[in-house]
Amino acid sequence: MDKDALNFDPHVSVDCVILGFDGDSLQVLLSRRGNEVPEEQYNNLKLPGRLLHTDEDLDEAALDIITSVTGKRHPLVKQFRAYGSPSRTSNPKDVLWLENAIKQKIGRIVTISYLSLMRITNRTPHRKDAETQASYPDKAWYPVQDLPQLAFDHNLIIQDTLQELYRMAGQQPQMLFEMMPAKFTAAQLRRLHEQVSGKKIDVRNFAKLVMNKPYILPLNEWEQNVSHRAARFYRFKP
Amino acid sequence: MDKDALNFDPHVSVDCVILGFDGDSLQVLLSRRGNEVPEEQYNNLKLPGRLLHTDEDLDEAALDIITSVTGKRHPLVKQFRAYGSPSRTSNPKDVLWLENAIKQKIGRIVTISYLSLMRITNRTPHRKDAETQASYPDKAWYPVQDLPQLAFDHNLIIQDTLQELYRMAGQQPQMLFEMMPAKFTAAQLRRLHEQVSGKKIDVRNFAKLVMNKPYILPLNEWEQNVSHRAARFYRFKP
DNA sequence: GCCACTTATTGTATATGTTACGATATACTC
DNA sequence: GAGTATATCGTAACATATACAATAAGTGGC
Repeated sequence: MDKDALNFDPHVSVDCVILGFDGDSLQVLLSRRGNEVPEEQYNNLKLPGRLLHTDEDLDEAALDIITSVTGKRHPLVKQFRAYGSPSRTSNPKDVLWLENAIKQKIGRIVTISYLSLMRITNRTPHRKDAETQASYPDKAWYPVQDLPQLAFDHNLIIQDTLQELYRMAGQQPQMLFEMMPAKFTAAQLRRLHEQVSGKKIDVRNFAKLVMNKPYILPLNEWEQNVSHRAARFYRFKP
Repeated sequence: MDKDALNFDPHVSVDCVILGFDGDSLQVLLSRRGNEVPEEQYNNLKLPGRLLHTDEDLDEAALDIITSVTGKRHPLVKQFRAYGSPSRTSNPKDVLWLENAIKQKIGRIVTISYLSLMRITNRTPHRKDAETQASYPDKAWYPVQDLPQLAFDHNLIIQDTLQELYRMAGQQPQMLFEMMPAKFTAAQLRRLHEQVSGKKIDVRNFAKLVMNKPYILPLNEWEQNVSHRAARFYRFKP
């Protein structure tokens, strides 16, 4: 180990890709950067995250970030991968924000990204709130298929994470229930599977292969006030 | 972001789990720690790795480490995961070595671990060399099933990596050829699959499912000087 | 009441992949 | 050439994945 290497300590941060499902499409929770400089001067949306604290494990940091942003106490988190390209903090807009926010010359940040799946509830912020109201000015859900340019390499991180989600869901489909409401219809769950896999799923095969798994319980409740045959509700039994 | 967090910069290192296959069992390439203090005073085997250099991407560092340890020019590498527990560098033996090797108080090291698959050749070091000769005193292959206690949390990292290998090989069995010799028999390849999956594989099903894939070419060569029917050699066609 | 329209729900046949299992071939040893 | 050890090949049962169509239940218009 040479001396050059030893004297070099990059910053280490943890960023969280928090995914939710609104019944129609996958959403990712993004936060706005602070208001130290006019918003026009930089891309003002980013993944929730922060630098690592002293004596804090990586998983701890991810849990803390997610809990503080969403309020959820024991979220499902999974470390995904590290991003450490020297150029990832070189965008002038990002440099400007970093210097304003951190009041310090930032050379380089190695970030550890985490994946978390989350149910979108009334308590979690909505995009409309972020755009039109003052209630949740700092964070909101955005559809993953139609994202603006984000800070740093956060667009790339989200894309990579979606691939990872696809891979994981193929092995453990049950994890997708983290994103589902407590009561859901077969069509909603199928739509989520389609969103994650990116493929159309046959309705009948889905009923056979998924809906009659032992961990999916049909309820004696049906949709109401719909202009067609009401769909049955189901719930997940762990 | 609070001030406490900003003033804290852990060291960042890259560690590589380099796996090979000797025809019988999986092997991992380990390096000996330097001789600054008597060997008895600390666990003297560790994964090859070092602190991150300035302006060096994580992948670059992994490639450089692997090339410098094995001589292989363009190794297959895959980032696996980051380890950042504050306690991972707290073992007194490890602290002793760090302070001797780095001449600096080490608070904490976040490490990014990489997986690499490699063919074991005559040019790469062997365990016997490491134990009995002076030719390769600093590195050698060790069977993954029978490892001594390693530095830091490197035992844990290797275990996690083996699970990852199992997962990846299930999706892309072709990657296992990175570990195979240029010419191999069906039994050798089967043995590797068994080692990775941890399960017995039926000989006949293996011949059907694997050996007649389009990327496995039978050669007109057979084993020699064996006390039983000679096995055919095959080679991998990318 | 009847029809048009929308979405929900269910079954069957076929193809494909996986597992289980036995027989024969080849080379060496004694 | 009998015994032994490994290599190589095939087939039936079983499980899984895919393709595909008809019926049920609700709404709204006439």
